[in-house]
Amino acid sequence: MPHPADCPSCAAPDLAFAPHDHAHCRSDALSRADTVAASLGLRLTPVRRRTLEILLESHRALGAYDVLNRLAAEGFGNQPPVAYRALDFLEEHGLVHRIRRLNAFTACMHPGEAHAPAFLICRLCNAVSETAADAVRAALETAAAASGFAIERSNIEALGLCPTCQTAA
Amino acid sequence: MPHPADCPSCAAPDLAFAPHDHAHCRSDALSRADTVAASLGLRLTPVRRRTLEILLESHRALGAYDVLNRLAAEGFGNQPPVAYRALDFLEEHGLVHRIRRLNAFTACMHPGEAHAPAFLICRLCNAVSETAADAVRAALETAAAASGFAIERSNIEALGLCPTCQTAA
DNA sequence: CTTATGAATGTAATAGTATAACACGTCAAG
DNA sequence: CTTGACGTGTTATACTATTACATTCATAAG
Repeated sequence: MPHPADCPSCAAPDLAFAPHDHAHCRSDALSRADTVAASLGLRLTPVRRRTLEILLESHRALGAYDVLNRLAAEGFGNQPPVAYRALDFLEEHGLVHRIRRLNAFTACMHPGEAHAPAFLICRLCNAVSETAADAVRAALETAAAASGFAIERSNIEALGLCPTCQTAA
Repeated sequence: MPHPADCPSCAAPDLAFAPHDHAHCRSDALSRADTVAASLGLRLTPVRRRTLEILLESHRALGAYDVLNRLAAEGFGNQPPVAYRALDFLEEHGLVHRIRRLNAFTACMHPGEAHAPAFLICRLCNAVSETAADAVRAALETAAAASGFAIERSNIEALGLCPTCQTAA
């Protein structure tokens, strides 16, 4: 186990907006991802794993081409499908989330845990926080059910100011 | 007034998924838009108004280039900014909504009314329903407030199957 | 009426995002 | 050994969006 379950760095409701031991945070998410991959029999190949690591470097969303440039610089292929395939694979298995508002991708902070994330995107510092949104999801489910619509996937994103940037402004 | 407030065609919780008198539905939305534009002092120029009309033709989302082709065929400019400018203007004033999941735009069904829409997108028939989501919005606000995040704009979209397509499948 | 001003439109060029199609290599099942 | 599924690499292209600049139009000030 990489670190205690009650790790104070990771207890913040929205990790991305609070100062924390990010090396910890990152290695923890990565090891959880490894666990998930192992238990699902996924092949976390070098490109895929590296892609995830790149996204885990910060609580921001990276465009596919940002990821691609990084991968290419490290000796992987340098054509768009290289990045898109890795990102699509990771997203499909819940290790990465797509932020549609930004045409970008961010690493999942809670791989393996059943979760219904919503994303809070700071328009100043570009931090993206994956926040618990079970209540939001439930409300959406209720609204959909009212008209007989069956939800398969959904995305909930909010743009605004994180606590730090509110203070700064 | 284009039609009674209790118009049965328009009473369905999710209009887009129910058979209805669409000519009615469309002209009503358009006249509401006119009212909104007048009261806000907006200039609903020919390109803008026509753009809105095009989007009102169906409960589906159209890409900017779909709109552009239609506009160009009718004698307006045929370069991307023509469509994007009209769409951006309409979105800014709440007459059109952007569906990020589809990189597309759909006419607002409730212009002028304060509303917090969520969108239900059928992946088979491509219908897009703008559904009331005040509860969803409230839950999201609560989640954001927990970490001190101030929401400015948000988008809530769900992909799945509409009632009709569920039955068909 | 004329002119200054800002908004709206048109156009060209370009930037940014994403996918299709095919070739090649690996590896495990038969 | 061969087959077939999967993963990767590459080329080419499609789709989405913006920047920059020229022009026209409506409006209001002079």
